[in-house]
Amino acid sequence: MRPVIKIFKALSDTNRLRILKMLEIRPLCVCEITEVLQLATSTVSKHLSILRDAELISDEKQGKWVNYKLNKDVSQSYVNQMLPTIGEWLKTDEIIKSDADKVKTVDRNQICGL
Amino acid sequence: MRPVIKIFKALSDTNRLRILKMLEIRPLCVCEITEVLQLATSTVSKHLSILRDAELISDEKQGKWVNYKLNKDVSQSYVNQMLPTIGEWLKTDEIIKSDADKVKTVDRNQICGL
DNA sequence: ATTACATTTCGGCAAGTAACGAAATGAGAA
DNA sequence: TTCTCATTTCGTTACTTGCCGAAATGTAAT
Repeated sequence: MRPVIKIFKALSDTNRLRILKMLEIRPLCVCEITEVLQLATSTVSKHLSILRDAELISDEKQGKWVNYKLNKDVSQSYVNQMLPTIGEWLKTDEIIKSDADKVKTVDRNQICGL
Repeated sequence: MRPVIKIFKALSDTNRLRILKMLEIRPLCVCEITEVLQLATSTVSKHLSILRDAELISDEKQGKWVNYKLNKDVSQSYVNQMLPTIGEWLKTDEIIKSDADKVKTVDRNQICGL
C-alpha cells in the first residue's frame, strides 16, 4: 500500500507536476528548476527529494551540479504508466506550456549564483 | 491544473483507495463502508465527499441509504484511466483482499443502527 | 589547504488534513 | 405530524505539508 500512496502524494502538488513535465523535456539541475518555478532553492530541493523518494525521478552528480531526470528504469513501471496520463491531462495547461518555453532557454551557467 | 491535483490528492489516502477498490466490487452505502474500514461514520462520509468532489465516484439516494458507486460516466475519463493502474499496483495488497472478502458478506440491514 | 558555490538539511511558521463525537439534516415509516 | 435512523456538517485536536532563510555539506577550482 505505502509505495502507491507515496507516489500519489508526490503527484499531489502543482510544483511537483511542473517539475516532472519540465524533466520530460530534458534533465535539469536544481538551480534551473528554481529559476523556472521562482521558489527558494531549499523548497525546490525538498520537492525533488519527494519525487525521488517516490522513485519518479533519479539524480546524478555532474561536476558542480546535480542533474535530475525522469526515472525511466524499466523496473520502475510507475512513472512509465503515470506520465502519459498526466501529460494528457495537462495538455492544455498554460503554466506547463510556459514552463516548457523557459526550460528551452534557461542555462545553468547564466543563472546560478547570481 | 486544479482538477488533476484534486484527483491525486483524493488518491493519496489509504482509506480512500480502499473505498475505491471496494466500490469496484459493488455499490455500497456509508454504513457498509464504515463497517469494513472501522472508522467513524463522519470520517467515512468525509472521505466519500472528497472522492465525489474529485469526480471519482457518484452517489444516488435509494430509500434510507445513499449508494456510492464508481463514476463510470464516459465523460469522466479520469477514473477509467486511473482505476486499472491502481488495481494493478494493489493486486497483491492483503488489506485490499481482506476488504473484498468483507464486502461480499456485509449487509446494510444487519449492521446499520446497532 | 582554502575558497567558491550548488545543493541539502534544519528550524519555524502558516495552512491544510484526518480523525473523532456531537449536533444538524432529511427522507421514510408510523 | 412525529419518530426513526442513515448521512452530513460542525467544532476540536493532533499531525502533516509547503514555504522561507540560515546554517551545514560536499565537491571543484584556485
